[in-house]
Amino acid sequence: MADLELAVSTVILALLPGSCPTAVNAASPAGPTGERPADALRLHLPLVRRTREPFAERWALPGGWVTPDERLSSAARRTLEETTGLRPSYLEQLYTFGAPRRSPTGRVVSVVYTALVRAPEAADVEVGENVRWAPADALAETVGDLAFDHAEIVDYALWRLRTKVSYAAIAQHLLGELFTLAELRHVHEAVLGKPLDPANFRRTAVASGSVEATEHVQTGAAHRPARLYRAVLPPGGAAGGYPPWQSRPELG
Amino acid sequence: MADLELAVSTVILALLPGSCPTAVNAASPAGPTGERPADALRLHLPLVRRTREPFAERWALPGGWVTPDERLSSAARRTLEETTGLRPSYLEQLYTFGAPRRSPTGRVVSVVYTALVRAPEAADVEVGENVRWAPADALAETVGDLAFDHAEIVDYALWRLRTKVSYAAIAQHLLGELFTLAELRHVHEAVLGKPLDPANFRRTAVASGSVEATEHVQTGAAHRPARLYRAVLPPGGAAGGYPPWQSRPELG
DNA sequence: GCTGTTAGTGTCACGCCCACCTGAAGTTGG
DNA sequence: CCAACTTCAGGTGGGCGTGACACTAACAGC
Repeated sequence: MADLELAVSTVILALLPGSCPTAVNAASPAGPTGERPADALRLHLPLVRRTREPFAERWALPGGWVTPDERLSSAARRTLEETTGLRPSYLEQLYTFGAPRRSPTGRVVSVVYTALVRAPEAADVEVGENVRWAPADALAETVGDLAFDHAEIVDYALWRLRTKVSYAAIAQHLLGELFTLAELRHVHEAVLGKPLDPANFRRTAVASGSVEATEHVQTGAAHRPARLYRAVLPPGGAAGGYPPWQSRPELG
Repeated sequence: MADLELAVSTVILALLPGSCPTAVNAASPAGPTGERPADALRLHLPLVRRTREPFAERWALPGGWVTPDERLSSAARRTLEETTGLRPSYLEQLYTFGAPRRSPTGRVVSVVYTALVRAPEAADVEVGENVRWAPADALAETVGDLAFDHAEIVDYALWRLRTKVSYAAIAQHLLGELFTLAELRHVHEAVLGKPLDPANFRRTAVASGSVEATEHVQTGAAHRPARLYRAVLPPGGAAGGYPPWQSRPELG
């Protein structure tokens, strides 16, 4: 039990246009028919530049050590805000990585969380010298090799998000309180990496009961105004792909 | 980081008839039409009686401490065999529980694994004074309150197994190498708690590609002999509900 | 007012899953 | 040896969800 340290790390994702951290509304959304424009919405995640060995100067997931009196999810929230200033709208435990040689300096077991953050909130965070938004699907090209096994962790988090977004209503946490169905569809398209049929997406989204229409409509666009929708929480209990005690998926 | 200890626990399940640990073949299987006979197959899990405080004399999940040089999954296997003598045919990380007051003696973070074991092997293990098989769906009635938060953990493991057995081919790990489709269906019925149509189960099981027919047939039964099937491993990669690096789901 | 663009609705076809039915192939009991 | 029984194995029709696509609605810009 000696020489064993417990850390938390977080893969936190936001939907940002292209490659620069500006608001989501500034982006021209991807055309529904196919190829992705240069300014399409893409999943981004903040990385932190390491200042100390091991892996000094390399980019890593935000994280830190667990203190004795806080929950694991609280440690994830705290270290995330300390290193990036972000407060997630969704937080879920992903996996615990504990291979003996993950870190060259000793045994480190990392409880990894996946988090989502709304895009405008993400854009408000100033990107300093040591924090950087990187597109999730091209990490190696933009920031090189990540520290530790963090590239593997990101791959797993993206795989889980892709599989989960098709059966659980979590994509809404990447948007604001009110959103159009087109925006929600763009989120799914960015996560899944393929275009979706607007009519069919509308049907399944409404029929699933995960969103409800509001009185408001979106104005100012050069087309028929879109109705704004609101996320509807699972009605207490095991809805939404969680066990009863995890309807808010952050226990433990 | 001081005063924080890392443990592993395992929810290991086997399919035993009724309430006594005898071989699976000795059981008269549940009728396909509805109500469960007294000797139907039920999910059981081994519990270990605690000999020390806290929770002395109470029943708990098998587990132990992580040593500095072993993987988390290895620690789960090792502590499971040390306390129960069982070697699982399937092992998968379930969740990491780390609430500050889980243990009254200090902060303990437990990486919990779910495991499956074949029934005849389970029956071979002698049940001593301090190990006991208990039916998974009636723990409170048979062994009373479990130690720590282990009842909650078992509930979560069962919920995950139920949801996962419908899309991943894992029920086979509760049977031997060769099995009839009726036996595999009985496993699904025991996990899901409801009867399944034999004809439809056959079609979906064969069509999914998770089992393949062999030349052998089962003899000795008072009816037409059933063909024996073999589990077919997912063909390398992301089949079976796992990410690429987790096609054998025990990394970390 | 015309046009372009996107929101939203309706319709049809295909495929999957489920309930049910029919025949086949063994064993048991007289 | 023969009848009865039980389960395997395969087939069929209907319901439902999803994908593809056509059509109408509403607003901005010129």
